[in-house]
Amino acid sequence: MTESPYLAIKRSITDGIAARHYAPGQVLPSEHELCRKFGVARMTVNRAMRELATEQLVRRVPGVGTFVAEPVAQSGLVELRNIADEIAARGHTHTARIFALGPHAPDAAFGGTPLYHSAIVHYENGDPIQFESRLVNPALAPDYLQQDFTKITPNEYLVRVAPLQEVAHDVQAIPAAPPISQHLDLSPGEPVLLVTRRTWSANALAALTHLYHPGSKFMLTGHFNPQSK
Amino acid sequence: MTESPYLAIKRSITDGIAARHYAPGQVLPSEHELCRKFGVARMTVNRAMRELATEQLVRRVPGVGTFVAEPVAQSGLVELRNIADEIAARGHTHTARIFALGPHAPDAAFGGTPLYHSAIVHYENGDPIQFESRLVNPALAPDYLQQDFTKITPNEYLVRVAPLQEVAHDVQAIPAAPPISQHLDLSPGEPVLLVTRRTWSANALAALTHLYHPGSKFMLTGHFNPQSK
DNA sequence: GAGTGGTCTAGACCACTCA
DNA sequence: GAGTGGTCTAGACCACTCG
Repeated sequence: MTESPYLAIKRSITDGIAARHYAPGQVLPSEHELCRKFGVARMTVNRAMRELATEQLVRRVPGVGTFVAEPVAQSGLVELRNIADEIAARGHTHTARIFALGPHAPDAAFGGTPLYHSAIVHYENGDPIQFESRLVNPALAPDYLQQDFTKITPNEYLVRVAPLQEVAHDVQAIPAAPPISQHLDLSPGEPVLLVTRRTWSANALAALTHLYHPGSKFMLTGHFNPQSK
Repeated sequence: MTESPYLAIKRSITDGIAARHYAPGQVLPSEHELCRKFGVARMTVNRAMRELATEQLVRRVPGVGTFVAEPVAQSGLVELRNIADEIAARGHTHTARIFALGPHAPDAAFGGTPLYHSAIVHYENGDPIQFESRLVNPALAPDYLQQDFTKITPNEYLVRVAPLQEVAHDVQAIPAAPPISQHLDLSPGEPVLLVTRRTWSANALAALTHLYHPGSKFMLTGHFNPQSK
């Protein structure tokens, strides 16, 4: 089964952006060019590009052209925050230790395909601040297992290779239990802030992530400025 | 200047939903019917309905039809949701008990003026689900102490009298301690999800709110779908 | 088989920008 | 004036559901 043309066009653009073949601000091929390149009607190209625009991956200017969007800083708890950047912003030192990185059995949430899994503890000035356990869709990040996640966080890597389409969060307070209590240097039962995050890219579930934080040392912050609606 | 056809179609549907002319779950006119009604091509109707689907206002089932979406309880870290509405959306019963309502000593965060204070426990089907302690700026809500907060939540009242300008959140996991453990029916030390919320209105801090939730029974969820408007 | 939505075509007219 | 995106048309074929 082959992808429908408008999806193929979207993918070709998102792949080009992810691969830095198209840089932020750069002009993309016009609709007319894409028609020729893919051998389709302009309405088909138009739909693909219009959807990319509503997903804020590109910016369209009538009479001028279509451009790769500058990466936007979304506010607050919705933002996909990079733990390493956050720690650096506080003037502290980030280190990471990898506890697992390899294939993983299929999970129903991903539709039963084999997965990748990583388990990493992040430290701020040597103190454990986050234990992240992540299931990743290999189709969207085939080289996931080859990365050095002490140098680039999984989050940073995934944002780069799989442009973000949609995010959902759950936040809970749960009691610490092994092995998480050990990884975070907590006594069993101490409060842990658990953020469960699902991210979608290219119309598929890209990653299912569990982020565990010591309740005493970690705080999620969010800021919201109502402009739309 | 007149609205473009596909926008007119969208508006006619959204108006119908807002006016309860179309109820949740109800089937909407088919694309073919809408073509006749508006005198346009099906592609035009299709675009309108497809956009409503991505906005989650309608749900489309191939081969069956298009239906008004059930109201989604995608409560937000970003949205200011009303706890009573959230509980109602789950089909449960909300009740509230007031533990304090009166003047409060000045707080540095508000610039040293006298304040109002309220402390309320919210119950879902009789189970305590949130303890809210709120400091309010009297300048922005002078009649705060005269409200019956078993009938209208402080949040709802404040949104009404002081249009929201800006919101900031902190989220933490902390151990329960008296009196909060008692209000939430928890053992001391059990995890509590604490949301600290600051809201601004008319360029002034309007309220400083602490929302405590039993970690085991409460979950914050957030959903982010990059699309404008 | 009749009806639905999903997708596509090969044109078209428009308002706009830029050189 | 040449090029861009925004929108629309009047058809079409498909996979699907339901009675």
